[in-house]
Amino acid sequence: MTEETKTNFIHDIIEADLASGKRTEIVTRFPPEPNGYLHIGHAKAICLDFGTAEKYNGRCNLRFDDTNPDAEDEEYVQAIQDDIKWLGFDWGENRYWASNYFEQMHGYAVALIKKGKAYVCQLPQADFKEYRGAPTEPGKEPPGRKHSVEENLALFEQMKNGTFEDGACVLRARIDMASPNLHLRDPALYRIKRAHHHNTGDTWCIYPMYDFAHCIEDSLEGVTHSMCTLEFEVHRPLYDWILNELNIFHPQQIEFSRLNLTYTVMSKRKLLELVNENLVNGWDDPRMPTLCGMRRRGFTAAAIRNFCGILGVTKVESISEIELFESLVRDDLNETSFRAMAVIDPIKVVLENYPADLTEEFELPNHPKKEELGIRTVPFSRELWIERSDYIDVPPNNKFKGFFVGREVRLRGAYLATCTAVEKDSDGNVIQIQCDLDLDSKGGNGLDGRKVKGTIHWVSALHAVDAEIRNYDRLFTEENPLADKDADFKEFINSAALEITTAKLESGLAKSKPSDRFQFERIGYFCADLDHTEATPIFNRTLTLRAPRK
RNA sequence: UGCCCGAUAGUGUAAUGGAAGCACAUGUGACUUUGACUCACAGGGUCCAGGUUCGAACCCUGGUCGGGCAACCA
Repeated sequence: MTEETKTNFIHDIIEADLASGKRTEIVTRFPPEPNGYLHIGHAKAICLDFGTAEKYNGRCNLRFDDTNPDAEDEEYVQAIQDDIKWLGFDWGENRYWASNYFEQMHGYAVALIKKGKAYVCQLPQADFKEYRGAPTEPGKEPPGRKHSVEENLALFEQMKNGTFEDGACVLRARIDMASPNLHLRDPALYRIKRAHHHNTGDTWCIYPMYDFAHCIEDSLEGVTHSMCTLEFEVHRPLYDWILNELNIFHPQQIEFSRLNLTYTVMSKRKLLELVNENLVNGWDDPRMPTLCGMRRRGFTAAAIRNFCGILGVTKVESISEIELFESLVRDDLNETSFRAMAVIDPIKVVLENYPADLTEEFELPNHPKKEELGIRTVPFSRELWIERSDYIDVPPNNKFKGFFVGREVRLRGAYLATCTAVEKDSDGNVIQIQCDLDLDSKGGNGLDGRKVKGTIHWVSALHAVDAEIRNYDRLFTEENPLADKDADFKEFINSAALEITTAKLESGLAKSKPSDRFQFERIGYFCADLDHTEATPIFNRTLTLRAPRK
């Protein structure tokens, strides 16, 4: 499949910067906080950050933004790296940690203090709220603003040395308590937090805030274009202020809108709720929009990348339809998946004129249009399983492809068969049907070359393998589960998003390896689950085929 | 009653002062040893009101609607 490489407003900026000579090389970064799993929203940022670097022959750093030891944990680091690699991006040698810059950040904080641009504020958090004022009214100057440079230097040193309790004071930028932008009303730069850091251990008891840390990280790494989501737009003046005061390399922050998708939620907190309340089976539950969940579901990295490319990058807040993504997944899977036959709701067919002790082996193509993908061998015998829905007493219209008494149907890749009788139980349920095979029609249309309307799939009952099938569907019943502010989004969980059933599989399928993908013909795309084994086959339904039969 | 951002078919985007395109979705039809794939056709759009201009989706002014911002989170 072709990956979209269309331009966007950020690339326009980059090209202007290259043309004007403002930049000669392009450096970006993907800066996850290691406090959770990546989801498809992050994939948009990853594709933008790494994709932009690739497009302009630049570099994209993977940087773990580990400035808050309360939230972060090493356990997420590996998962994040795995997901990025799975998506198909490579940071090479360029893996960094915000915590590696703690020493330099501290030095920059001292430099700001010496310039009179930062001070230690001993106001309790609640009190500062009052000083900050409201959007419509200016704040007032905190007492700490009156400290001399020497006092601030001494106080900050004490903060660093652990003289104060957690929360006793913070280092603040001295900007403008009357600014219409609340983020410029003397924002906190450093807080005291006695927490064990996964990387720096107990070296520090003060940690930089995002606003102070992020721009410095970008600057130290020579990032030229620092892309982030829209909610940081109002932080940009602070980003620029810090860099200007420090007079160090000045990356450009550019904001774009997040990816939202219908029928799911994207917030880390809400996904965590689903996991904690056992509404899904962990972060890699195939119903989750996490990259590990989507991978387990059978979605492909190529489809995700293509999706992000086609969606484009803008500042418009939007919710994209999942249908577009599903369409791209089908495009990819249609091209790459081996075909197989599986019967999910079986009824038995007895071929009256076929020998009971005979097994034939048919060679069927793995892909109808790609000979190079080879063939597979499928056993055929007197008793078959077909879908219950492929028999009907009276056809509703002339589009029905299956059996009714007297109807001739093609058994995919095998013979033409005519239904001769049906057996039902006392409740009228079909138990099995009888058919006569046209033994001269093997693999074709019969000796007279007649056309047959329907082709259905089947599995030899003698050789069938039983498997567990996990049919996945959309996580929520509402396009936007968050739209109703008065309702808990969890009320809209789709109870049918996971339906476990069994199936009769073509025998070769048992030997699949976890994450092998197939198209079960006429049903959908499936992949072997992580827990799949030859002894206990488990397949996840990635998606149905388009326009499933009604 | 503050500041910032945004608004193009149902959805996501393109057009960067010169013919409003594309994709998905929807509908109809063709083809088919998968009701898939593929192919053809169709419907449907510039938030509103002014202004500048030979010409405005694009520039200006004023509205309307939507989103964000008052963590010692990121």
